[in-house]
Amino acid sequence: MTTRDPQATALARLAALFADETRAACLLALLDGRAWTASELARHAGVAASTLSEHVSRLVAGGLLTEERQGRHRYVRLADARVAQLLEDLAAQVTPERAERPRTLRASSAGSAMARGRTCYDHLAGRLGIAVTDALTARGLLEQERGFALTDAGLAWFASAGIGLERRGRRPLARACLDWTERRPHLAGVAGAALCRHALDTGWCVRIGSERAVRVTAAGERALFDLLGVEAVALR
Amino acid sequence: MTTRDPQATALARLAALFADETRAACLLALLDGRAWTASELARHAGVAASTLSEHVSRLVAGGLLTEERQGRHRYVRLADARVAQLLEDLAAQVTPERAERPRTLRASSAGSAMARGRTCYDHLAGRLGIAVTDALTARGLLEQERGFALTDAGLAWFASAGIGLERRGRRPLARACLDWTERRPHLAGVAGAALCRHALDTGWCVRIGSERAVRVTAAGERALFDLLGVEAVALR
DNA sequence: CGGACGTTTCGGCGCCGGCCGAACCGTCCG
DNA sequence: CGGACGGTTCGGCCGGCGCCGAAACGTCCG
Repeated sequence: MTTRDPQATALARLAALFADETRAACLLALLDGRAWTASELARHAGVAASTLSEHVSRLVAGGLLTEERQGRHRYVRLADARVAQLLEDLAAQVTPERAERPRTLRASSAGSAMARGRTCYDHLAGRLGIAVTDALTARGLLEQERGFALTDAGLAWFASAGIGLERRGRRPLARACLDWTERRPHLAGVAGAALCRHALDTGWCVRIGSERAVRVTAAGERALFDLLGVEAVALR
Repeated sequence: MTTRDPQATALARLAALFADETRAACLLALLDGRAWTASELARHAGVAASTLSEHVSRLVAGGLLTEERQGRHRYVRLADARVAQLLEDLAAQVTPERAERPRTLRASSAGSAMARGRTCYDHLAGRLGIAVTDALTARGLLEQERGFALTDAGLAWFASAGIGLERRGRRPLARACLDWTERRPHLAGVAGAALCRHALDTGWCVRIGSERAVRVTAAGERALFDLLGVEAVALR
């Protein structure tokens, strides 16, 4: 007891950052990959600004968030893709039991927009994410049966579509991310991020309001069908 | 504030299970994939049996552990591979800063045995795990550059070596698991588990004492060289 | 049957951490 | 310059949780 396992200590300390409902709500909100101000998070989580300030400070100190100060604002975002992945993994573990039906119509429609298409940190999720992942797989661009990897044809497809895949650090090119709403894996990793970025840059999708939900535009439907054979009906 | 996000609640509740040093120590110990009795865990964690009993009950109630009662013993193990993976992910996030040097000779030699070879829930890790993963990759049996997947040749190799790969559930055939000591990915998933099971069954490796560390036998060195070209020096 | 032993329950203690409001600090802008 | 506003710090309150030891329970075994 005098000599505790330092790994256990560190693990407990890390987990403690997630182990508070207010902080968890903030982290899940930040899973949209964008920077939020402290007061936005306070409103979102329903706590006083002072309370939230302390939470954010702990998350930053713990390496889960990075901050950028601009004038009187404190912008904060998830530190990196590793943190986002960890958060996804925890959320995925938890969501099976989230069988509760939404109570209000507003919550229900917001939920269905999220289920239709959303960002998951820096890649696409929801039926949109699944449709793209399935289309890539059906065309032999992505291997799912024996793991999760791009094929030769997949590499060529990204190149021909003008979507650059730059390897940086140890982040894998392709990675599976379990979809909360679909209960199936969708494409994450460098390729997932590049595809999502391209989709938003070229207007295939636009964000709905200030939340994580995205909507596929008419141009996007056309492009997804032309390039991947994604039927518009799969996005409804 | 009256209507809290149920997902945030569930996430915080799950994380809270990891957010205690004693529970974390138990979970890390259970990462050897075997069942421990409550009193073994109490001794390992350095707390009273009564204290540990409550911890174990919480972990079982939270779905992280499953229990088997045999007579007056309560055996407990990680609930499934998903839990083990989550634990690995959390541990991997934490270990980079674990730069502390071991203090005692005993801890140091135990540490070096663990670094040489160990099990990580149900697959091989440490230099042994890395050596096997590298050998598979070098021989074109495993694809790492574009994700983490078995190749056609890889499937054939497992079949010819008499190592069955039965897909059950959604567990991927091949998956990357970040090695704590080597800071590089090693093979996990169905293939990793099958390989580890085969290695222990056929006597390629034996467990050292009652811990997670494993030792490669002379027969194991021969087999690993013959089948995969693994040099014995990579295992030292 | 009776003692040993693994486990659990219970009461009680102490600490940590989340919460708020009030005061304060900096920045922005009219 | 002065008010508005975002953010932070501080003190104080409260609840939850981890810890223990004592007592009870169940099983095993001589």
